[in-house]
Amino acid sequence: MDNIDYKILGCLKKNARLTASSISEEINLSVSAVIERIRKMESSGVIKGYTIEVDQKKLGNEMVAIMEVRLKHPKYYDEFAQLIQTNDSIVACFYMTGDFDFILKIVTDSAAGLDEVYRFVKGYEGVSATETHFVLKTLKDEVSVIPEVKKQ
Amino acid sequence: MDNIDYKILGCLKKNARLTASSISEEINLSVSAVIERIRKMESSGVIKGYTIEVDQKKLGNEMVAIMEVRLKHPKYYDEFAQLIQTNDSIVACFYMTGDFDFILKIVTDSAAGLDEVYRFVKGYEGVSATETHFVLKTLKDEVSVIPEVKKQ
DNA sequence: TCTGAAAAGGAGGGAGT
DNA sequence: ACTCCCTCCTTTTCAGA
Repeated sequence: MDNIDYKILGCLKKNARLTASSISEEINLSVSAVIERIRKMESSGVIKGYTIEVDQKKLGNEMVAIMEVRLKHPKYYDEFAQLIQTNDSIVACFYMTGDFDFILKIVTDSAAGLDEVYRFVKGYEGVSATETHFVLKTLKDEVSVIPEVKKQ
Repeated sequence: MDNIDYKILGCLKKNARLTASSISEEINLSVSAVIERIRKMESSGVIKGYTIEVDQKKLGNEMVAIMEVRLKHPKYYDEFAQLIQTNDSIVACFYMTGDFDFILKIVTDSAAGLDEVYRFVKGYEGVSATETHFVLKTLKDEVSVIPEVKKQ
């Protein structure tokens, strides 16, 4: 991983469908070398995958909420972690220090949809408390952080 | 937007670099039609962009934290929203209901890096209180929610 | 809105430095 | 590890249904 790799990652972060040839122009490297470096970052796992960013509102998913969750006991952790994976409306989940144990990001199409997720989480026996916040506005929501390219 | 569009979005969510020809095989549609539908979703803004998912640990960004922020007064909102955009370590920021006004996700390479962001946020005059939580594990972190394809 | 064909352009492998 | 070249595959455009 050198500066050239970071430049490539920076290009792909902006647009993952960029052709290798346009990246090669931007960073002054041959097309084959660009492809070779991308393949290496893919196989080493630095690049985990490529995905789309969609406009959730245009897909009808306008309701976003943050839910904090506390478990009764750490023994429920593994089961809760698995449970989370089975609900598509729960798009993010972090296990963290503090009063609560988890923070969840929930995206649904309506208050009814949110209620469903709310019952889904509160219905699990290991949950002792939750606190839900409505997201009024998403100011930033980036996927990846690419280290800054150092000047040579 | 019909079921075919959702299927295409589903394919691209899994791998945004899929070729139109492989999508066309998967959903039984001609290559041209697939490309046409993708172009329409791009220009209508349903697809906002394509990006990579990277392994933050392999890039040295191992420290993830959640910071809750309260402002002294709503008048600081706009300025705070702008401030957030200027810091690359702040990767997400939601304005929400509840005791705090904002929740931030911070990704850095070290405790020192986190401290820098902490000072950056607390140093802003409009901030009245913060609470920081260390993320011990990321259980889920998806970018997009694609509505389920209904059976015909 | 779809298909299918033809033209243009990119991907990826191999030889050489 | 990079470059150049060559072949194959993909994209893109256009005519027609």
